[in-house]
Amino acid sequence: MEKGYKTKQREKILEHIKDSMDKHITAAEIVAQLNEAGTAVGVATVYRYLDKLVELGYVRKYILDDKLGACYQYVHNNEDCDEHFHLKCVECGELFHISCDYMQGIDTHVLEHHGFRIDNTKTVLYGKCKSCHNKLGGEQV
Amino acid sequence: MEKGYKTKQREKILEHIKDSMDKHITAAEIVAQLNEAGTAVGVATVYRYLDKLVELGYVRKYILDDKLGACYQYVHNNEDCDEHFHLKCVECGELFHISCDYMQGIDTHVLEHHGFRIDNTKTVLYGKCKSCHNKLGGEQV
DNA sequence: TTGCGTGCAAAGGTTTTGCATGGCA
DNA sequence: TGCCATGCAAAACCTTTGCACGCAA
Repeated sequence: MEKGYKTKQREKILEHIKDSMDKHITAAEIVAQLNEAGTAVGVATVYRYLDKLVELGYVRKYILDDKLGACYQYVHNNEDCDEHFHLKCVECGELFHISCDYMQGIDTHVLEHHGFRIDNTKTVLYGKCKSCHNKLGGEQV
Repeated sequence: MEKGYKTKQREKILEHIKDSMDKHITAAEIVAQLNEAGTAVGVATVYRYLDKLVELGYVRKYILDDKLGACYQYVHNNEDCDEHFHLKCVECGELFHISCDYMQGIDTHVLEHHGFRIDNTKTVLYGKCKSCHNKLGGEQV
């Protein structure tokens, strides 16, 4: 897939996502914040461009909460993210990159035993990180 | 939380979910299938009862796909908790359920070594299934 | 009888789509 | 110039909610 034209809107959107690299944001937030900044961009444009960015691998899309919609987060550099797994805390939103022998073996196992080739750049394991789990009293799975 | 009244609608809904125990189904599917079976049940009723069943622990709710809505699956018995992983092919979109000892160990490994508690109802591993991979000539992720 | 459950339709929210216009290359 | 991108509004979707009525206990 090609990158397409470079427009003022896309520039602003990408810039904003990059600025929010440390956290994830929703499409609505992008629209609202660009609006406040004086650079109004249509909702449709944001969604269409986000889709493209996800396809191109520049942005990752998360479904954290049922209602609330999807969240998006910029991916610094997709080269080395190919080799490890990503854990996303559904509470605080923090993204952990984990890489160890055991996890390395998952790709191999799934490929050999289930005939499925995992794409680590698109895959995210959801759950609760240690601090959020402790914070919540640790009731539950 | 108490179980509430026993009604004909609830009986039908629960029966249907149990019958579909081997897979998960959406609220819309339940409505449609009960409708076809001649037992029309309102959408609101299905959603309200599903919520209750989830709270009571009889049913598990999955948020696997962005669009398509939530999926529900009956839980036989909280013990042998069929915590399984989901693989979704990015090409054909097919969803595979895998459940084997190796994969079972992932939750444990990640919890013990990385302090992260994976939520299988939200987690989906993305990649390419065997047939799609072959079809595309296997040029890699 | 009491109050929970149901159905319907309306409302809620996010995301997509159609179409005419605008802008990149 | 030709095609892609944008904006707007309407539409599509799933899910929730309000309200009056029905039914379980």
